[in-house]
Amino acid sequence: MKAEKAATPIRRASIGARRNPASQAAILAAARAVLAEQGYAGFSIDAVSRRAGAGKPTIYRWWKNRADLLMEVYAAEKARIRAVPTGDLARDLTEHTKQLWAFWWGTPSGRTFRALLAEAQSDPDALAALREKFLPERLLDVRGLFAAAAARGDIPTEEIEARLALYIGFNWFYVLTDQLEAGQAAIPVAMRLIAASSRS
Amino acid sequence: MKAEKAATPIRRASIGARRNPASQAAILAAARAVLAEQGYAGFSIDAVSRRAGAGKPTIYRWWKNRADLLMEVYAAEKARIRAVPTGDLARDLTEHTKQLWAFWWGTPSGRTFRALLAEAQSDPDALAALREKFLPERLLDVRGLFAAAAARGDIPTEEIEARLALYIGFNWFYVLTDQLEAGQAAIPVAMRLIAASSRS
DNA sequence: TCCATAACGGAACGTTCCGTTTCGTTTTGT
DNA sequence: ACAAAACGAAACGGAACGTTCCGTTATGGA
Repeated sequence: MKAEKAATPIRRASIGARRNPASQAAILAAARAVLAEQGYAGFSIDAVSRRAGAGKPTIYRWWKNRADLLMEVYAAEKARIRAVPTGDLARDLTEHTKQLWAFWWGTPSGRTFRALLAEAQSDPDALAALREKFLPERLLDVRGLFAAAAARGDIPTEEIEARLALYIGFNWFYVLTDQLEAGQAAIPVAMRLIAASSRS
Repeated sequence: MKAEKAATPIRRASIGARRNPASQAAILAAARAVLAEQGYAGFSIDAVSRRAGAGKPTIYRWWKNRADLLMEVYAAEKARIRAVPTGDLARDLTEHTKQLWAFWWGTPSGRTFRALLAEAQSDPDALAALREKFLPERLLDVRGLFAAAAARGDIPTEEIEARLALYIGFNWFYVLTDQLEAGQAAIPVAMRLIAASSRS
């Protein structure tokens, strides 16, 4: 049943009294493959270990726990989606969102991200790392879009946090319910609302 | 270490050839207590079983798996937050959100909900149940707020789905990152944007 | 050149958990 | 009186986590 794609059981011997970067790379690639094929349910350290042809102690030499590995898997996938402000916040957000969803949908990243969020719900350390390190880093770009709009006077500076939360949550809802395909039509509408000027 | 609060190890004997509703109630209460005290990390069927003084087979006689139990725990806690439209969508949403957050914060419900969402990420059946049964039921009220606003002509009917997604995601973001306290200030701003008329 | 050092893969460990099975007991309904 | 079914308890098989041990491999300092 679990074919396990015995594709790459290539083992790497010790290269002496120092850690082998090839092992790290192989583990990262194996983790990505397991997540892509099995999803979060099938993502286990044992499975990654088997797939990578690496011992579990080697995994724990590079990452302190499963959440740590998950975060680096995502980081390695990130494909650096660039968000460059054009002067129209709604259009910038729409474009960025489409890119993000395509990234989540077309790569293992969506599954990785969902796994990350799930893991954080049962591991306080993982949640703290997510909130204080992972998310801020990941949101630099889109935060920049809002900042640029505020600098233009299109939106009030003090509303950036609320609008950013709306933006993040919107994406989370669709990825966590596995509706990235069906929900596409909602993107332009939602982004127009998030980017609306505060004139009432 | 795990004090386990041996408070209520009251066992219930068989009452004959039919299931004992007292067992169901005891299990539900135990599940709620375990979630409240240990969070998702400590929520195990074994822990619930011990806490309830019930055998695991009894649990599985009433619920088909852990996700099923989680959903009923949340349903039992729901406290039926009523949302009655007053004619001002932004105000209605703000009020409803404050109630929801207070509910999540002041009861074990927030933790239960987070556990539910996490569980759905590793169990396809749970995700399907969440998306097609749990969420629609839970969103009847707030969907009614949007429908009423659309009936008044305040928002376009075809934008209900996108605005609802914004609303849901906004709440999910704060509960999943455990920021229900710090995020309160963003509520009125976000709700005004979600409820904005479509005049540009 | 020797050799302590440390990483390597692999195997096994102890623990925890899920969901199931087995067992003896208790009570019902027939 | 007795079959039926639920009860709590215990144990099971399987999987997973994170750790420990093993024999092997190669480095780099003395």
